Amino acid sequence: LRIEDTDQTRYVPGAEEYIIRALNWLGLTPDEGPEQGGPAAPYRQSERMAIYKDFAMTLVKDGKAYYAWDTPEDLEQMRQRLTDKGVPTPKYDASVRGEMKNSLSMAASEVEDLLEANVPYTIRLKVEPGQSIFIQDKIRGEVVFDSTELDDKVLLKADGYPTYHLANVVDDHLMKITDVIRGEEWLPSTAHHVLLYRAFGWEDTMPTFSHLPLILKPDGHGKLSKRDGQKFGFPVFPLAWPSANPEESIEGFDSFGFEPEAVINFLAFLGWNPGTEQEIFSLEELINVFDPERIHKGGARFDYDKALWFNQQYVQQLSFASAESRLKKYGADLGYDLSVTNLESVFNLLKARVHRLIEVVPQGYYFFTDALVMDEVEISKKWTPEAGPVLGKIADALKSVAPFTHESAAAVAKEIIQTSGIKMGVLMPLLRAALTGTTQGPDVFAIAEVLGKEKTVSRMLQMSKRN
RNA sequence: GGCCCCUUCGUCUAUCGGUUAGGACGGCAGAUUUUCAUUCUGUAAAGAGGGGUUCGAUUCCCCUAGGGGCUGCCA
Repeated sequence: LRIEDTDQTRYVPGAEEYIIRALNWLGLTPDEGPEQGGPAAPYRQSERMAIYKDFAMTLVKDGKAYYAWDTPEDLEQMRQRLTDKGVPTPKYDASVRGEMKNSLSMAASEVEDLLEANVPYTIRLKVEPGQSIFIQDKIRGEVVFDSTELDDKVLLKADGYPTYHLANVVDDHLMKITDVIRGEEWLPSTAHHVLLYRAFGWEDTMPTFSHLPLILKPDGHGKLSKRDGQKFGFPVFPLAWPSANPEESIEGFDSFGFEPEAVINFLAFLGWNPGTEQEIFSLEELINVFDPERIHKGGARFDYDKALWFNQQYVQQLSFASAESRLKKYGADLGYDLSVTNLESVFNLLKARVHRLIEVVPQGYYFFTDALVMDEVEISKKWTPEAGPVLGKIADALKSVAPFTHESAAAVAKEIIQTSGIKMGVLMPLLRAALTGTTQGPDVFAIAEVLGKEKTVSRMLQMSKRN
């Protein structure tokens, strides 16, 4: 299996390392890579330049490809001329290559001179029109292209780098790749690739092709792209890509607090399903049950809500041991000292309430700081002057409760509330607000137990002084 | 525009000629809960349209429409 990323024009330093880290995060550790070596090394495109050039030259020698010296301006003019003539799809093909600056149209001596003078050239595939190219796609069945519709693709660029088409075919052949599995956007190019295998005489050992359905934007318009992360407010990459320039920073599922297993799980279900009603699968189970026959043909829209639901299923399974270090990191990121309270209790109290582990810290912030943010709007809706003294009475009574537990605190407090004449529905929200600043959240006395007697009492007293 | 791929609830999908067209997310309603969330229960919601083939089409074929991809010295 080779995973490609040969984006030369927009090459980002560190991209290679990012891919390795992302795979590791997802639990898919590559056992070979540029650094580890392997039977088909080297792997970096820049280290294989001579290989690509050799194979391109072979094609030229065999008359399957040719040199071209057209400038971008020449190409632009050609396209314009064809458009003006009413040609729907202007392309560099058999019908126009005689009019362009290439080794097929120019005199041999002229070609010699240009080569001699080291004038940069591209090498183009000589596509013979009028042939049918049958592609057997494992997902789509037989797909037919007519070579008349195909252009003379650039194989080797003027800067000496191969285009994807050349590199892909040469590498796959040399590295004995058996299955090409890629996105549907590559389906039209596959016709060129088959032609290349044919030109090299490698058609017998050509890999099989599987073109996967695309992941579409949530609104269904177009394939999901990296910019959509910012646009729709959710990640599209496994790992975040921090940058000095915030505009270039990209969020990742990791920085959004997603579980790697959940990401694998919901990604697997985009364009595929097991045919049963089970939806939660570990990587191991997925490997066992995954059947390529069941891969869809149509694109699937990315649904962030469903992704969150998958993640929630995994968060509920999380043990404190596996969550602890991440919680501490999330806490530190928000400036909280999570050592001041029993983090395990906080985790157990809040995990059923969140979709992502990262939400535990902000949701339970009142466990980590005494600087409560009071929700004055909700509090004033419930507040009555009589509530103050009752809160004070409860606080006083709680001082002598030992051991201080959910049950013991609740028993004492409820006793006082019931004799106070104030409704539960009024006092309970105020009690919760005293402890957390808001009127909603987990069970008041469960919070109290985790908070401890001292903080519970002092926060209640604080609230009781309100008027 | 041309070429290629695709088309079942709003979304992801099951169905491989005969089903009350199933599940999940989301929605709505209810139960539980001192609140919110969780959880549980219930509920609304789909075969793009038109032709064929067939005893019978969501399922097979064709056309139309719609969506997506490609159409670069990007991948």
